[in-house]
Amino acid sequence: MFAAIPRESLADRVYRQLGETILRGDLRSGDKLPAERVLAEKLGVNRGALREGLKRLQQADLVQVRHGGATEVRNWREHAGLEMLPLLVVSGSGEINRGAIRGIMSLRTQLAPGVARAAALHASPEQTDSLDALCVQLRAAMHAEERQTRAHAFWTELVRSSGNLGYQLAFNSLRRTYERVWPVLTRTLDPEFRDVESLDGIVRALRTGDADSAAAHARQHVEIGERAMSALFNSLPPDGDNT
Amino acid sequence: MFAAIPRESLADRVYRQLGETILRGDLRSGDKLPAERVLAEKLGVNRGALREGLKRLQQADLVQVRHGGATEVRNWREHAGLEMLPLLVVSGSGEINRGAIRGIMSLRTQLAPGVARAAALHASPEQTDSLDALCVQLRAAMHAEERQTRAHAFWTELVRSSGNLGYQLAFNSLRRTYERVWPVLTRTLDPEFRDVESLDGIVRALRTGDADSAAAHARQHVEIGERAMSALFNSLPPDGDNT
DNA sequence: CCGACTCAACTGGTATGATCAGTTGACCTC
DNA sequence: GAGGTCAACTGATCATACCAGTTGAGTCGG
Repeated sequence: MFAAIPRESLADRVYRQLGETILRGDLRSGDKLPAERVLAEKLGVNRGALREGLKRLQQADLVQVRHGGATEVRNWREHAGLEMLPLLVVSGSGEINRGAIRGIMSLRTQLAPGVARAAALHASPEQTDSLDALCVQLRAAMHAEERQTRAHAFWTELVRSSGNLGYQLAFNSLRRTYERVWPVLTRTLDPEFRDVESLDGIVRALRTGDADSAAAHARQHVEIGERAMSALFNSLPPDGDNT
Repeated sequence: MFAAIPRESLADRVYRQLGETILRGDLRSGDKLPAERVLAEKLGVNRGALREGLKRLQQADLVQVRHGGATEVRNWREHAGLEMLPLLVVSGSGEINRGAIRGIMSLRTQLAPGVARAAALHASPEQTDSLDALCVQLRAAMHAEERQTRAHAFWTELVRSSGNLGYQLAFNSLRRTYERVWPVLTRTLDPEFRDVESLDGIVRALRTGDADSAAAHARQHVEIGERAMSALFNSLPPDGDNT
C-alpha cells in the first residue's frame, strides 16, 4: 500500500547519471572526462560528492582514473561485471533492455541445474524440510504476485543449501537485477511459478541425494520461464537498438 | 621481467581493509561501525578518503549507510555479489580460499556449455576464423604459461562471439577473480589447456551451427580442469575454516 | 637541427573545518 | 503512560587549501 520514499544521495545520482551515459553509449570507450573541478561545477555538486560517485564508477571498471592524468572511459562490454546489470536493464527513460533480460534468463537457466545438483550433495535435512514447506506454500498461493514471492524464496533457500560460494554470490548479483524488473516478470513467468511439481521433484532428489535428478528437475523448471520469455519477445515488435 | 609497481590510494586501502575485515568475519552482520569522524581518526585518514572507501563498501552491499543513523555491517553471504569474489579468494595473509576457488570453478563449468551453445547460434564467420587461429596458437605454445594465456584468449573471444550480455558480464566478473590467482592455476589447469581437441570441436560446431555439439565439447573441456582441481584439493590436508 | 633537461600548468589525491540534514533517545508535559 | 520537545548524536554537503603525479611546451647544449 504505502511504498517507502526512495532517497538518493548526490554521489549516487552522480554515479547513476554518468553510468547511464556510458552504458547508453553517449560516452564511448577512450573518451576523456572533464577534470573533476570542471565536472563538479557542470553537475552543480561539490567535488567531494563527485569523487564519491567517480569512485563507484571506478570500482565498476567503467572509468579508469590516473593520478595526474585524465579520467578515461573504459569499454564496459569488456570490463564491466555482473553488478552493472541492474543499471543496464532499465534505461533512464524507463525502457526495458531486452538484451539484459535475455542475459539474466540465460544465466539463470545455466546455473539452476548446478545449484540443484550441489544442493542435493550438500543440503541438511532441516534445509530440505524448509524447502518442502516452501513448496506447500507455493501451491497454496492464490495470486501471481504471491507465487512469485514464494518461488523466489524457494530459490533463495536452495542456493543457500548448495553451500557453494560461487552460486551464492552469482545469485545475489542476479537478484539485484531481478528486483528491478520484478513486476514486469510476474505475469510472464507465472507458468513457471505454477510448476510446483518440478520443485517437489528437486526436494525429493535432495532427500535421496540424487544429484542428477535434482539437476534434471531444475532444468525442466527454469526452461518453462525461459521459453515463456522468448515467446514474449518474439511476439513483440522488433527491438530498438538499446544495446 | 619488470612488473608495474602497484599503487593504492587511501580510499582503496580503506575499502580493502574494511572489506577484508568483514569477509573474514571480524565484523559480523548487524555490527555498527564507529562514526565516520571517529573511524577516520582511528585509520589515520581524512574523512573524505574514508567516505570514498565506505561508498565502495556500500555499493558492494557490505555495509548499509543511513543518513543520521549508524553505519551497519550487512550479511555479505546474502547480499554481496560476484564482484566480491576477488577480495574473497585471497585473504589478507595471502592464503587462498578454497571455497572461492571451488565457486569460480563451478560457475565456469555451468556457464561454459551455455556460452558455446550461444556462440554456435550467433558467431560470425570472422569470429569463428579468429577462434580457429587461437586454437592453432594454443597447439604451438611450448610453456604452460603460454598455454594459459592462449586458452584465456580463446574463451574471451568465444564469450564475445556468444553475443549474450549476461555471459559477457559474468565472464568479466569471473576474470577479475581468475587474474588474482592466475599463477596458482597455471600448473593445475594445464591438462585442460592441452585439450585443444575439444576447442577445435567447438569451432567445428560453430561452423555448422551445431549448438548441441558445441555445448558438449565445451562441457567435456572444462570438466578436465574441474576434475584436476578437485583432485588437488582432495590430496591436500583439510582446509582451515577460511570461508 | 636534434636530443635532453627544465619547469609551469595541468591532472587527481589528501587535508581541514564548517555547516546542513536526518535519527535517536532522554526528558518533560499533560 | 502517551505524546511532544529538544539536544546530541549520526551522515551529507560544501568551500578551500595544499600535496603529488603527468604532460607538454619551451629552453639549452651539442
